[in-house]
Amino acid sequence: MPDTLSQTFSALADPTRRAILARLRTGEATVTQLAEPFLGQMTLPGVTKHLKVLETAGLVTKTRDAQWRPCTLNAKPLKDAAAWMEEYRVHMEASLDRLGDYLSTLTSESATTATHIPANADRGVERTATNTPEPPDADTV
Amino acid sequence: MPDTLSQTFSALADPTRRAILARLRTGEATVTQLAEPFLGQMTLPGVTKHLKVLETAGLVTKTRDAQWRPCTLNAKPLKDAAAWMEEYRVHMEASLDRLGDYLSTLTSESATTATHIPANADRGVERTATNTPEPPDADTV
DNA sequence: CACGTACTATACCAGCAAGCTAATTAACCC
DNA sequence: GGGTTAATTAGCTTGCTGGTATAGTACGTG
Repeated sequence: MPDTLSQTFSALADPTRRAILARLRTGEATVTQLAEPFLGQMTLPGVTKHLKVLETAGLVTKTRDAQWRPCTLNAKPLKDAAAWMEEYRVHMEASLDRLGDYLSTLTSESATTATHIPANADRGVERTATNTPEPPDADTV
Repeated sequence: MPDTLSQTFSALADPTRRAILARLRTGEATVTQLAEPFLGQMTLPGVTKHLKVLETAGLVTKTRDAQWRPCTLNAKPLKDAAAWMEEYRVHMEASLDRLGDYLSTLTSESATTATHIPANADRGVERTATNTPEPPDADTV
């Protein structure tokens, strides 16, 4: 997966890894220090693996100091992910919860009296012939 | 995985799914309409699967209208993910790029002359005995 | 050198994710 | 009812993920 955004989100899609990042937010830490809260439920190699994922995702930089590997947080990928999310800012504010959606649906339906019938007008074969199936560039999405 | 945050990030960790969300940003669309840009590289059942992932993650709501399934964007999970990221706001601004880190390292080292030696002082056995390995609650991380 | 500590590498396993083809359901139109 | 379109389901392969156990490497200290 050469897609950095996918790598970032994939790395964040694990509670253990997010906990490691949260710990790293308070400052530099070695592998065993990072592993310590999980050692009841996970072995050390397991944590090392998670760290590897975070490292290849660019979220953690592992330096070396004698036999210790101090890890630091690198939030640059997080920044990129946040920038991607920024595009959805309007939609986040729009969908507060289900109630807001329900109310807006009610008002729009009472205004146009059966909104969904004209909405179906542009579906069908004629639309599929308008543009060629050119796949979008995934990295810019 | 009952962890909603993990579900959200996992759903976002795929360029196809992100493209579907981007398309949905411009308004409601049916499954075939959503699938159309990918049909050169993916079959329809594949897109349906991706939609299922987005749906169970709560990012997409699929209603039914005759034989069509109009899909709409629901940005609530995105909002939660953004709220999680907000905790790293300071670190995002701190790590602009490698150059900024390098410069700050230089200045701090010239001020204290070998910063990493006192940093090693609290490593070792005595630290592992301070607190019991109580695992952190994953959902709040 | 020997020993404990810190971490990594290797090998292995279960389970899931992503993709396909082919078949099936569901709805509309003639 | 028969045909067409929309979408899902089922079954299968492939490959990655998350975890383990067991070693192995590297380093400081007695």
